Amino acid sequence: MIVSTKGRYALRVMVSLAQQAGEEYIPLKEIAEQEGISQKYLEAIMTTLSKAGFVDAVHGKGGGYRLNRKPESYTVGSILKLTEGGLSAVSCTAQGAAACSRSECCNALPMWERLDKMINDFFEGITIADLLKDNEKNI
Amino acid sequence: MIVSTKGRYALRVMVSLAQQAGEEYIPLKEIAEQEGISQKYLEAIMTTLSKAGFVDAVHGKGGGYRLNRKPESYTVGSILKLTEGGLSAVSCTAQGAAACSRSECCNALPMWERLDKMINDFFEGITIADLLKDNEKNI
DNA sequence: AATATTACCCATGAAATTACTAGGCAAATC
DNA sequence: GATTTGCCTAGTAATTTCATGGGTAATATT
Repeated sequence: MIVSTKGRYALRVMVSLAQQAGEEYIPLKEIAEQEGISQKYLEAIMTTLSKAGFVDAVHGKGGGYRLNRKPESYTVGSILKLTEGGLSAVSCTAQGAAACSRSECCNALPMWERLDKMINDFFEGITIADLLKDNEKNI
Repeated sequence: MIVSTKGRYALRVMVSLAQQAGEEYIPLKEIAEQEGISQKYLEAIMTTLSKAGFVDAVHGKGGGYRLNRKPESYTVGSILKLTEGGLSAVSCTAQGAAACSRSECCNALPMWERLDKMINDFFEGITIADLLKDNEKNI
């Protein structure tokens, strides 16, 4: 499994924020209820998105989260890479992984690298705006 | 991580068997030593490959495993699907997974399905013979 | 100033998965 | 019948996933 709930929840929240985009901040509690996701679990995910500058966060009453860019400027790849900590299909090519002792002569390594590139290109070619409208691109 | 050691070891064994292809059976012990893989762990993987008819297995002295088809007739996809039990990138599309309650209206589902198809096509387009020779296809 | 509302931080834990390990049984050969 | 091989079942340590719980910090309302 390349993409866990962390990344999927992050995508859902971003889509949800895009749907109700405006000047207002949406509190986490509301998003969690709408989406049926554990509020506490979402907190950690939102903090990640906030720290990375993907969303604006404001404390106190009337506060919450909102997008600070246009939906079409968020690629699915950027969100998944942030929340999942990478998108490698095998540990051999995962960032931070210990270099495999066989990497010099591994028959399969070029295949894994091609796969990673393909997956990366796939996700970088889709934006939150694309997810918003279920257009031909997604079908 | 889509592909765990199970699938990667399986590929390595198949490549190894292809390299020393002939009438002789290669005992598991030899393969494990050559590849530096735990013998006991490999046993389970080989039994899976054997039961599925991917390799011939013979007991007793002079026994072991050998391929029963040409290397180019084994796709990487078929081996990985067998040993990993599927190749889905998300649990939403994994076989045997409980149907997601949002599948009817999920904005992302078509994306996951396209991804799965892309990954499947990728792996079905590569064979053990391709891995054997490090040709342009892998670079 | 007090209170309510929100985001943020840190620690803990249950469940599942991964990667093995142990030990014995079954089949084939010598 | 002894040895060599594959096959079967169970257990286990480490890691990851998916949360939960309890507090602190910042903002707004009264």
